[in-house]
Amino acid sequence: MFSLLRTHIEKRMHLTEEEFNICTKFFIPKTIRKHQFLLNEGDICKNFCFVNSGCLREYTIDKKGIEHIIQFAIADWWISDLNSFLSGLPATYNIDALQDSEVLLLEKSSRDELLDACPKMERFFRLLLEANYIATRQRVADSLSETAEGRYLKFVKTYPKLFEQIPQSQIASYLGITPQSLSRIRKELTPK
Amino acid sequence: MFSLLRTHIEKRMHLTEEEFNICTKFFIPKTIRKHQFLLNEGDICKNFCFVNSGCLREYTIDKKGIEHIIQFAIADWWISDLNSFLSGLPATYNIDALQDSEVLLLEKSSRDELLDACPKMERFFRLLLEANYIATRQRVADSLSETAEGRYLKFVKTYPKLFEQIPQSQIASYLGITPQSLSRIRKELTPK
DNA sequence: TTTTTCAGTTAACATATGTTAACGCAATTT
DNA sequence: AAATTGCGTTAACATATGTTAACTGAAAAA
Repeated sequence: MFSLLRTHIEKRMHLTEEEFNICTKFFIPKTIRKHQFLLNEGDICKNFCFVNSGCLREYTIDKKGIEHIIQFAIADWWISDLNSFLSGLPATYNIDALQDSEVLLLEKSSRDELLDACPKMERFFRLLLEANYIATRQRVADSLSETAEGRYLKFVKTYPKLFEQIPQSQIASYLGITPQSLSRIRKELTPK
Repeated sequence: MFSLLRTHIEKRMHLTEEEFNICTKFFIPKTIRKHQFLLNEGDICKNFCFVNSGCLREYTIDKKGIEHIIQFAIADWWISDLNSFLSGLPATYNIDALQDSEVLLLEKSSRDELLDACPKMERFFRLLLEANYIATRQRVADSLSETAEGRYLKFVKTYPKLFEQIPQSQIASYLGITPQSLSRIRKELTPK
């Protein structure tokens, strides 16, 4: 149940068995079935969510009703509308499951208690935030400097597991193009 | 010299006069003339940089030699290649001045000492990072869901001071379009 | 099995943005 | 004053991606 979280945290910093056991008390395991929502735009994001298995996505819906994926989260990733989670303001993103998924939820008050009970975790969350910020800036850079084809190739290379696990239409949405365009791009990449 | 930094920090958290005076000791004031570089791609980013006046920009150069602006920084903003600054790896971005600018530099070792000398600042930097992460995710969302015209209008509305202060060609680069396209978009917006 | 749904492909056509090149104008340099 | 530079504009044409619609095959539902 918590073994993936254990190795996940250990990648960034060491916790004793005892410290880790304290931490686990603040997480709520939950099963999310395919198509089920973890967060609806307009609601307040109550949870910081660690994915044990499956896949979730976070997205906005534009004026035309088209979905635009901000991020995916497969096993070993976190997902949340951080702005809403931290500020208590209504969420601007939706989060739902692309597949049946197992997650560990950390509520806001639980996170505060966790940080009290195990101050080392302050550092963990700071490192997590830094890594996510840097990756998001890189995504901005790519959206400015790469063509759709370049972004696709980079996505496949950077996230091979995601590439295997999710429908192409979802990748297209993440890349900022239509599924038809992605299909065309893939065709041009294999001209044999 | 430090009055802008004082009010800047005060927006997020309170420091006593004494605490703030300790903090200032770690910053190095510097003048950067127009076109002068604060960071070159490939070098290691030594500084976390607070802008007192003027304007700096952070950008990549693609295979075709075209610049793509990741962020601007006018008075009251910070700028740095955070990945390089934190990891010590070579920077992937360039930073230079669009105008003569006054900045306060915080070296990595100075930042560590500052956090020792004034632990409250941990919280300040965490809040700063959170706000920047959230804003960068919003920029990703906009790049996916808005047209160039929409992104332009949003930029003008969100950053009116930047809009007044910098050439349109630089805004175009930030928005991910050519200066010619921005000129066309502006023309279509005033069809009188 | 039969039917329905979903994901992916393809093609014709539409549109937004890029490319190239020329021009005007103001600011700066000589 | 003359020349140069930087910035913005405009136009003709090129190209990447969007739009609409039809079709296929596989998976899920009946």
